[in-house]
Amino acid sequence: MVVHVRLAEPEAGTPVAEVAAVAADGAGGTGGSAPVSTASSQPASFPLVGFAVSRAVGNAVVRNGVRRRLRALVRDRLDLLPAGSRVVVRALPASAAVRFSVLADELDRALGQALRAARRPAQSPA
RNA sequence: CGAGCCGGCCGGGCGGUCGCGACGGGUCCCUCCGGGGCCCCGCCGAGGAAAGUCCGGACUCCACAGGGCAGGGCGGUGGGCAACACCCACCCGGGGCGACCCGCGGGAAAGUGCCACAGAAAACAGACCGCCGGAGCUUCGAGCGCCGGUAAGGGUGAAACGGUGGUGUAAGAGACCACCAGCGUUCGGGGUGACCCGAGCGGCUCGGCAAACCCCGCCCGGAGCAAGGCCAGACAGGAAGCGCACAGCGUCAGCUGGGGAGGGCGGCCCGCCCGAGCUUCCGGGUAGGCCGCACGAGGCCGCCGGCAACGGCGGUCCUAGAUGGAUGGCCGCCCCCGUCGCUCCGGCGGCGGGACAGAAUCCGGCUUACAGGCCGGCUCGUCCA
Repeated sequence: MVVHVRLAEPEAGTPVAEVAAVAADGAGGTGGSAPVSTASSQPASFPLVGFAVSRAVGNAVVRNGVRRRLRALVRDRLDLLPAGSRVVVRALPASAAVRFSVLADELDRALGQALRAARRPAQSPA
């Protein structure tokens, strides 16, 4: 899992463009089966979270299940996200077979990494 | 009891708890009075295939002078249906002792084309072996080559120009005869019909593939809910090319005629119609809301008609509507299956597993995927009465 986070960014585009932009530019963190990216902020006082589950993960039933489990997990962690930040959670194929508790651990790890990376001053990526 | 055939149905259940979406109601707050937000209560919330998107429709917009040529689909008969490539019944052909199953079921004596391999020969047939006759040569039994006859026998093949018996003959041959099969045809009978049954006559027999082209009959406008409609909001234009800007009348609005880039008749051509704008490039703006959108060829129950598909009448029910795309997480009990351990052989306990698969405008079908299970009808065999 990979998580992308973006903390301060001037303008929002379409939802689809937004997800693509955050995943491309946001600070990342990985946790096993799902990366997380964060980017950020907007006049909005709430965080925005998007999910990317590709067809490599499985058929429609499997993809729906993965996205719903990830959404349930992220919903419980909304307090951790700075207001106005934007997050993309990208599920890797292994997510489909992982138990819910393991998925939670991986999300915590990836989200933590991504948030730390995003809070560092925007320097050249080491 | 054992084998087997056909049809229908289900496709985890109950409960708790934290969440998500729709609808109804309520408190409070905001409001540009249309509504919106928060919380609480009630209630509903994926499938038999929601799938593949292969057919048929509903619905929406566009088109709807005419003619011609293309193109696509279907194909026994009768019925069902809104319609179909679907369903039912029947017919024909093939398979099975049988229940039943199978057939992409028009035309091959309109035409063209193709028929691999094997085989001598594969479609106006064809002599490889064999059989028979003739004259000749040779070591007389017999053999050898030559000329001719022959499709009865061998062998090849998915298929070899009817089968059996006889007459006949040098050997043979529908050459001729009888019966049978098949083809054509006449009459009688049955059926709405495909077709079936019976009797007679004819010439003696004429292969297969149309899912090869083709011919015949019937049907078919195009696009699709990102259809289509309404509302709100934003913006900035520029360049090039083609075309109009003609004539007459006029009360100066227009009318008539000609010309006219481009457009429409959604495959093309003729033809017809519209016509003052059209095309390309650069630059700029938007990524919202509402309707369509869930009461329908609708589900269930009963009665009636029909062999059935289905139809008629009556009663009853309202049952998902997301759009940044709602159904998720955890726990307990029960039900199946596998495995391991213990066993007082009754069981008990631990662990693991329970398929295929997710609505997107809606119906009717087809096809494909699928753990496990339930119900009904029927056939054959064996045993007992």
